[in-house]
Amino acid sequence: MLDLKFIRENAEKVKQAVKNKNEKTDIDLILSLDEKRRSLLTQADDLKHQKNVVSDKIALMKKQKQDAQEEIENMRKVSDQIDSLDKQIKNLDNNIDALLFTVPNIPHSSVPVGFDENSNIVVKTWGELPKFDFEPRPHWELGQILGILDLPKAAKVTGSGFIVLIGMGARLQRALINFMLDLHTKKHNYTEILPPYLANRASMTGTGQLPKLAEDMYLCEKDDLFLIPTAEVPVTNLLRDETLKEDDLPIYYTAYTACFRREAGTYGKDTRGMIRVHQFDKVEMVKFVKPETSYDELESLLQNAEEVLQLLNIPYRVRVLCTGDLSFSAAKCYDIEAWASGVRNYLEVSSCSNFVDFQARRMNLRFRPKAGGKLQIVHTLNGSGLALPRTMIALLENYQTEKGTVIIPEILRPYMDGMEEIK
RNA sequence: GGAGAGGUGGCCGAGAGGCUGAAGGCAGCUGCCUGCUAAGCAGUUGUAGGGCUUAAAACCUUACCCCGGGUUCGAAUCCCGGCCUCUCCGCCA
Repeated sequence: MLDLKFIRENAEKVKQAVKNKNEKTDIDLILSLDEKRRSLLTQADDLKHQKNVVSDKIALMKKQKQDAQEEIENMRKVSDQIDSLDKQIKNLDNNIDALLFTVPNIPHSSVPVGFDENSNIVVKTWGELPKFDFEPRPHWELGQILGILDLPKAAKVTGSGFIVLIGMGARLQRALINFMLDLHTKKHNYTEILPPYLANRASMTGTGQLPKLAEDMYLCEKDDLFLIPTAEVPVTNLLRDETLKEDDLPIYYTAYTACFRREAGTYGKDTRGMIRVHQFDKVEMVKFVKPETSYDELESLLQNAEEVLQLLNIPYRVRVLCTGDLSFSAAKCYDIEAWASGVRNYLEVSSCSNFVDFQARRMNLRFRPKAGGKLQIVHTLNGSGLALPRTMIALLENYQTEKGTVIIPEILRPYMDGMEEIK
């Protein structure tokens, strides 16, 4: 969330950001509630001061065996007044907090202004689109031919929107996971994390999934725990409510987890195959950095993710999201989209975002500057590195042969006992 | 799931209704002293909100001894609920 003081002092800038992000929230209402709150707070603080002074006096009088009955009577009234003011203030606090959760992060000045995804800008394309002298098949056909992907069985076990990988399909995905984790830990210096797949409300609120995206998550009501929609939630929240030393930063974490999304409201979109599913695997990268470095860190995060596709030799493009397509918490975001020859489309396999101080403020994650002075808020970033199903789709469809077999990219062969082809 | 014990500042650790933002120690910072180091002496040391200020610092003030309620003129301290940690028992991959 944004700092209330910042909103107070930059109201116009915030209103513009709300508009550019197609969000709706009443900044003026927040400001008027805030003003009311501060005036009540001053009154309450004055009374509390009086209470503290007189309480000391009563203690002294009692000690000297004097009668303090009059003071006690008076203080009873003052306490009642304080109670009433505190209740009003708390009420305002709750209202203000609820409203603050509806104020989006402010886009960085380099982010193009635009209404929806049509205004996203392609900033890079990499690789040659593969050419086929036959009609390339979509992955669900390849999966069926090879017996490595079974959607009907997944539907039987759980329901639509789930997948089951079998044999070399499962093995290929495991190879990809290991390859990605090895790349990020060994070459890019991320620390590997294996976090819980369930997270509590405080964590969900910390990274911003709550309150806005509650409908898109699976909730275990009995224990009030959510299935994580991304490793970002448990991994970022590892440091919630902590005060780091400046020398601790930057911190790089990478994690493989399953991710669970209800995808409410997306029925009918990308329903075939495994383009959009309720449970998928993902390798995630999370960074905690000093404020002045966060935009450089975003670029290197993007490169770390791109390198996965480069090593797999899968063509892709990178788009910078415009203000209207940018998520609520992000200040800037790049999408990486891998080309998939069978479905003839670019598929989003990664989103690399800089949240600047937006998440960390919510999470109360700060660091102590070496030079002294006030505690500063850490900047957080994350990006997929990468989402597995769509990477699998691109791999299967781009590396297919006319017979319906799939060549295994060289970089993965060591993870597959040297196997060269799935047939 | 049952029975106990406990959660206090950067750390250790006292306090058991008012004199406690919190003793004492350690660590840190600042002086003094010393050829250097160590020791010693003195002082100092949290976070957040509000006020004042162009802004910051200073200053004033409020809150914070796991979290949320309650009792009381007054709560770290008493009562209730929750969370977490530890020990023992049961169950279990």
